[in-house]
Amino acid sequence: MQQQNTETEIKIIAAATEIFLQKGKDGARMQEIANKAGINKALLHYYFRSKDKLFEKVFYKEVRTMLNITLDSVTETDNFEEFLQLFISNYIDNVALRKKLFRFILWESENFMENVTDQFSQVFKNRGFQQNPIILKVKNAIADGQIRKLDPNNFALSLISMCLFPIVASPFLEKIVTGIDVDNPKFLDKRKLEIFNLIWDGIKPKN
Amino acid sequence: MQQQNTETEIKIIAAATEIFLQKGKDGARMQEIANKAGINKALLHYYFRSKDKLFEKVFYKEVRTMLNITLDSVTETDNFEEFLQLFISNYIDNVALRKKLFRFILWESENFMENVTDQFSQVFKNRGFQQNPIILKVKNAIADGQIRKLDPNNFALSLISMCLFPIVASPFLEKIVTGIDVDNPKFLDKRKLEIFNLIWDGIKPKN
DNA sequence: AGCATAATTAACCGTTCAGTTAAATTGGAT
DNA sequence: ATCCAATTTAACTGAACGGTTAATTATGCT
Repeated sequence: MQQQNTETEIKIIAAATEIFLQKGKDGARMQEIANKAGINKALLHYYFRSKDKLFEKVFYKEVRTMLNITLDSVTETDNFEEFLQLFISNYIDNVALRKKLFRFILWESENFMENVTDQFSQVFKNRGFQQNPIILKVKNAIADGQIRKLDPNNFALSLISMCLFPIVASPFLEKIVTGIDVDNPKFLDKRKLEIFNLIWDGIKPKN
Repeated sequence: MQQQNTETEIKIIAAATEIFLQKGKDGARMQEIANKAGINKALLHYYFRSKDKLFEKVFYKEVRTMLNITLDSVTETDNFEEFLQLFISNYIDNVALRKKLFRFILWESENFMENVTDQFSQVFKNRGFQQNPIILKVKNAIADGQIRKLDPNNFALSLISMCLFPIVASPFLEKIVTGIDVDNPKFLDKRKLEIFNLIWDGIKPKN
């Protein structure tokens, strides 16, 4: 009677996701996934023919999750200053809850990029977006005169980089830059403020 | 007669580095490393007892390389505006030549962080640095009144993030944000300019 | 030349892994 | 109750892998 979303299937995907995110495709073991799902290894192959197929399911699902997290962080306001503050705050919170996800995708995406574009258009279609809403906001804010003229793509890159990278690279950065603690809300709050101030005011001293 | 830096040893490390960076520790195969080095698999174990030992050698070497690249990008000028322009330019160029390196460290650092602090202090000691020179520059610039007061650690994080992340994540970002092409010098030049302008001036419209 | 040691290789070993098989169990439809 | 397909399991298989062994060749020292 199994067609989709059996309880077992859900348990398998959950277990596989956890292990793939931690160990990557090559480091993951089918036996370990089966154990974590509380089933026999043969059942994995009954539901998902092979490790490759199971991995692709998980990987593409996580790619959609990642994009959804990003889009979830965009709020509906025409005040760009407010939009910026909220996006930074939401995005940092969302990413901090999903550190492993971004590290995983960054690693595995080198070898599994073919169908990623499809996943993206699927998410965009589901949410009724015609284009990247962040870049749209930036373009509108420029047209409104709310912000100076700049390249929207590069701006979006910078914004995402500043929110995402310190969290994803935290295991490493903690060893160089003191005071990084991405599990501490105080650190995250300060980080949000500093990002916003940097973007909004730059660093030139007030005259 | 072998003690260190035999030609063979160098060939092995070079081959191992290439394969570990591409496939990670779990995805790499000792046989493949041996083939690429043009030697027999048993010779790998003769020089480096195990895959673990070989991997650690490579990993820690790459960690030092990464830090050296970052420090190489710092120039000796007391003009902070100039320092900033040069650092952004140098760092982006250096990272663009080493995309794989940062992706690799980001991935593997989850499981091999114990000795990383040692690698860092070793590099700092070799170069005669007492502290992170980027943060030192920022502190001095604030003291000089060259830039407004801000948190040096967060500033350094933002700076590094904006230079590093778009390049490391480019295989992925190319699928969302149009116009990304990290192998195209024109893209990199524009990116450098946009990062500098964002940091320096912020985004508020001129009044 | 002769000897000790370093370097190199082919063949092999034990283990682990993804994937298979065939049998047992369950549960709904008739 | 019986039948049939869906589900679940233990046991197995063959290949790939990391690592070892033992024998061979190269190198330098006296």
